[in-house]
Amino acid sequence: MKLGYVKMENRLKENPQKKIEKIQECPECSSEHVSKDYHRGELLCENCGLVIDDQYIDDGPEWRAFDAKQKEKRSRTGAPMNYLSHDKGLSTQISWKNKDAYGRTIPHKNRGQIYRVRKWHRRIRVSNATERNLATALRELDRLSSKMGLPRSIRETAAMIYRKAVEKNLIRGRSIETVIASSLYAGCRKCDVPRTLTEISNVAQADEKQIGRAYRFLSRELQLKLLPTKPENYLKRFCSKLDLDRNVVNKGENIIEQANKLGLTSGKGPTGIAAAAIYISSILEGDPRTQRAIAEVAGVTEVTIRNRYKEIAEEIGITIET
DNA sequence: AAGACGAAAGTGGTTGA
DNA sequence: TCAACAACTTTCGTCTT
Repeated sequence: MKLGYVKMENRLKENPQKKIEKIQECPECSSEHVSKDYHRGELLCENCGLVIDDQYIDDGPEWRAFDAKQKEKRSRTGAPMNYLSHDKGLSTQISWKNKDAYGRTIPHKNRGQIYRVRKWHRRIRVSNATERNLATALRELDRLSSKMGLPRSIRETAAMIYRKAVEKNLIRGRSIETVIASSLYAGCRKCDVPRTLTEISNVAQADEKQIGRAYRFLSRELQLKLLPTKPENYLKRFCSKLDLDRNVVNKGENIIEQANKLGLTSGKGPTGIAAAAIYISSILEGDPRTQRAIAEVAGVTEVTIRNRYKEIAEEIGITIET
């Protein structure tokens, strides 16, 4: 597992993702008119025309609105475009019943015609290899995410990433299961609700190593620009799995924040940090959990928890007397 | 007996020559 | 391509409650 944890300073130096996230002004002319051109997938300066980033992933709606009135007009009713369905949820459904739109039975002399329409409709819907690929992939995505209880928004994000991968022909030589699992992993991270690779590989039809490899490949090729996961994002989930209450979460967040300030978290595995914070705070809040139990839900070893919590406790100046 | 502790060796990936 | 390396794991014997 482990995608490797790089010191943040290095990561930012070599790939200044943060800068791109936050960018407000053009590095060339310092104009503040930087906008996202969704149509071409570019981040560009409207003043001097500099393309700041040409790999911008479109996370907005598929239409543009220039004022509130237009927005209202363009936000159409009906189902939105939906990345979870291989045809984006916009396809026509033809019922198998021999009834017309008014519920009347279709006369026999037209039956043959209807059958032919249905047949072609079916063929067109899943027309080429790409569409068929998407169809199976999205079924698998659905299976994974419902097994893991992930919300719809994450499924959509994952589906969008997968779609991009298909479009760029990145699936060749990799199994659908592996790529869909890694898209899901990426989607979770993008939505700030990270799952570990281990958690995903437990329900996926692919092993952890391959998912990790596929993920690295995707994030490089699609320029996903995902920051290393933050321990805070794991905290709540682990705490609830351990049946710990709100104060422990708060305390844990507090501990992580302090550790961050002291530079203790850089280059360390986020799950380990989260686990250590939980260990400390559960003791401080008088509802201790064993290292063993925490290690289990966090997917790290007790040894790691020990190492982390020692470092943190020492630096923060917390002494744990048992 | 359960939990915590820590030393030592092993693992898989990154980095830099 | 390869060795050095950091983080983390596995394993195991010891100490503490």
